[in-house]
Amino acid sequence: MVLKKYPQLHLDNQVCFAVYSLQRRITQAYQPLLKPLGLTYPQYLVMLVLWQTLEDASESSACASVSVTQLCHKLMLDTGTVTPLLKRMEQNGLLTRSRSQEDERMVLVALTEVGVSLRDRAAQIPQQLACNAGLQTEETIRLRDKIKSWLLNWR
Amino acid sequence: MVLKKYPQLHLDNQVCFAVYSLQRRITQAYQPLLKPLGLTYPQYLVMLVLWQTLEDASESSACASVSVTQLCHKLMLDTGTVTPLLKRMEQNGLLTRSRSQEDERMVLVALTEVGVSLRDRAAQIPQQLACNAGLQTEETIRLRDKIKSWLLNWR
DNA sequence: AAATAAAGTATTGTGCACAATATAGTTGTT
DNA sequence: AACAACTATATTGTGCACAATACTTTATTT
Repeated sequence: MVLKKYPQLHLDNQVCFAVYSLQRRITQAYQPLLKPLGLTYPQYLVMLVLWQTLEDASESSACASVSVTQLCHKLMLDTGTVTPLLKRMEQNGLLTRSRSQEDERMVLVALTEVGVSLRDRAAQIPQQLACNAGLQTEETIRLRDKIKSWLLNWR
Repeated sequence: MVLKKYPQLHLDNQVCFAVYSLQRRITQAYQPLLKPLGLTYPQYLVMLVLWQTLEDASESSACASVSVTQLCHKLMLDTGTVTPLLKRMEQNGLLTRSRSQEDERMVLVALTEVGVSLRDRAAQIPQQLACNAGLQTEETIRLRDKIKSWLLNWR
């Protein structure tokens, strides 16, 4: 056995490649679950934000809309990604985009009736996916929190 | 405090979103390190495979080339992604693509001199990234192996 | 009030990622 | 030899992801 000079460059030793592969695997696993709802995976993430906004609004009797910037912040994406994403979703009748009256720089995003009604059909997806992925709840939560703390502690 | 009807749909509770965000954060972190080498992150992954192939070949005195299909398997990507990726890298003088003599269906990918020489400059990148990300070695390995086992145990 | 800075969104261009399809080469069968 | 089945790669089209830039509206400064 010859000594390897660059073990740190081997694919199997990379955390980054593990995360990269897992991310694509997860997206692939969501696809059959989301297709019946007419959603892609990033679009599903947008819906998660909007559904949650709806919950928060019905609690406080506020208007259930989010600005594009707020969406970008929550999803940690930029407008170059989100704007065309929202346009496609608007085309598909899931949401509406309208300029704010108070501040005309802002575009407010709100769910349509169709968009709201999808929530009940989506409610079972997380559990379904965890099941397909062969995940235990405890284990999943630990991994999630590990990743979240990693993200937070990034310099 | 009103009872939330759909806690499983909240963004903060999703493992998938944590992985999704981490993957993009990692890619972003690699960018400044890879830019001096003229590589994107997926291109860097291709280089990892080719550099490793080189090590294996110099050990066995075999020819250091990999077919497109082999590359696709190792990276878990499909040809629609890899083919144009390799074309760009060929354009940039990192590698060559040539039809195999024995089996003309196969396209063999091999590093150029330039491609080989980049390895020394890349050798420090993994450690550099781990440092930037504020990661401990032990912790990183545990997370990596956790993710890898998750990928393997997927139904 | 005019000039300047800042905030919010959109656009353009490049590079993945993948489904679906096509095409050329190889192997196996009859 | 002919032909079906299979393998390896490429192509097309759609949808992200993001850097860089531009544009509009609001806020701030002078």
